[in-house]
Amino acid sequence: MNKKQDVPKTLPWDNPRFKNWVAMMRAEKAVVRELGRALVPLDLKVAQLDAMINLYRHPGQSQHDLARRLLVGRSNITMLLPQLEAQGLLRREGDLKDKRVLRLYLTDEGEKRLMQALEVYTALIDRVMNQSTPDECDMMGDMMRRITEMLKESAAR
Amino acid sequence: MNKKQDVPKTLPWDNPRFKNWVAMMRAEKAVVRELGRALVPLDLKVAQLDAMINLYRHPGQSQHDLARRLLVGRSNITMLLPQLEAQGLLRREGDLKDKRVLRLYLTDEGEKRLMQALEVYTALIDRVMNQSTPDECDMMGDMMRRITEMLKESAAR
DNA sequence: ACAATATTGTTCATGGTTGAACATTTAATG
DNA sequence: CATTAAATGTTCAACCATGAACAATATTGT
Repeated sequence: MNKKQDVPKTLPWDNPRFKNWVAMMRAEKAVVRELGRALVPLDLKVAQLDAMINLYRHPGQSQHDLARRLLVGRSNITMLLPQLEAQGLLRREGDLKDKRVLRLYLTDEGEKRLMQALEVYTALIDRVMNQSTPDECDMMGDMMRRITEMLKESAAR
Repeated sequence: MNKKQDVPKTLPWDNPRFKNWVAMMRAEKAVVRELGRALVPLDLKVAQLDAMINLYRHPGQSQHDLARRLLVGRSNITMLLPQLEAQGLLRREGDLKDKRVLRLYLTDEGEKRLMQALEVYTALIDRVMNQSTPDECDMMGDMMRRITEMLKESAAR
């Protein structure tokens, strides 16, 4: 009769794991929003910056590689790149050995803009991470890497 | 002459804070993706589940309240709720004292579906958080709450 | 060499998210 | 009270993201 008996198990928000996870999603969303606002003056979207960061670190990668690294579909990349190309931040070159693939490179202008954006980005991250000690921050990072690794394996795509 | 001199400061990916943050964004994205897949059989989207969780915990709240809690715009809520209403999971009642506001309640059917979805959700979170000790998990949660608090104040929104 | 299969990037239809403009209603100010 | 300002929810157009189907090219198996 008592309605509470329908849910005898502890509700998720009594579970610390759940609460902590929700806290993380909230924080992540808030920071991304803030980053988006901070990037407006540079005429860059968050997704574009993500792509540029990857392009800087892995020059000459294919669109397929980039999609995998960003955890998005290939079509997403196809739609995203023309925006960067139109701004002269990106260069696409057909691979010589495999005519299917396009290799991606930042232009000099692209690297310049990226550096400006990274200053904004790191300033925000520093501000955010200043709320914790370096040790805490490292531990959190390790946690997250373990999670990503675990899901990558279990999904096995 | 040396090009490296153009970027004498350490690059962000040499900064542990930055690396750890990126790891967190990756993990968050991966888990949300996984959750989305797991919710398909229940005919629920992640955003819908988020809303229902809030509705369960704060029955009778207005759409404006819900938007603020979910960190989305009011129009988002307007578009989201009819889907839940059509499935009979949600009830909207006009406030008696303030004719502008609509108060939101889950139906019994809505609570039932929510409980099913929460089992899926908590199973995933448990699996994910099993990668870490409870202490680490709590510490991460505290970190995240501090971050959210900090950004809320700085935004003054 | 040939057929079958896989991979890469694109297109397109669908659905999600956003912010600005708006109508209605309430609160604040004179 | 009258006027102005603010709050709530809706609409709409623009933009993003997604996955399925597709064309072109590579790879594999026989």
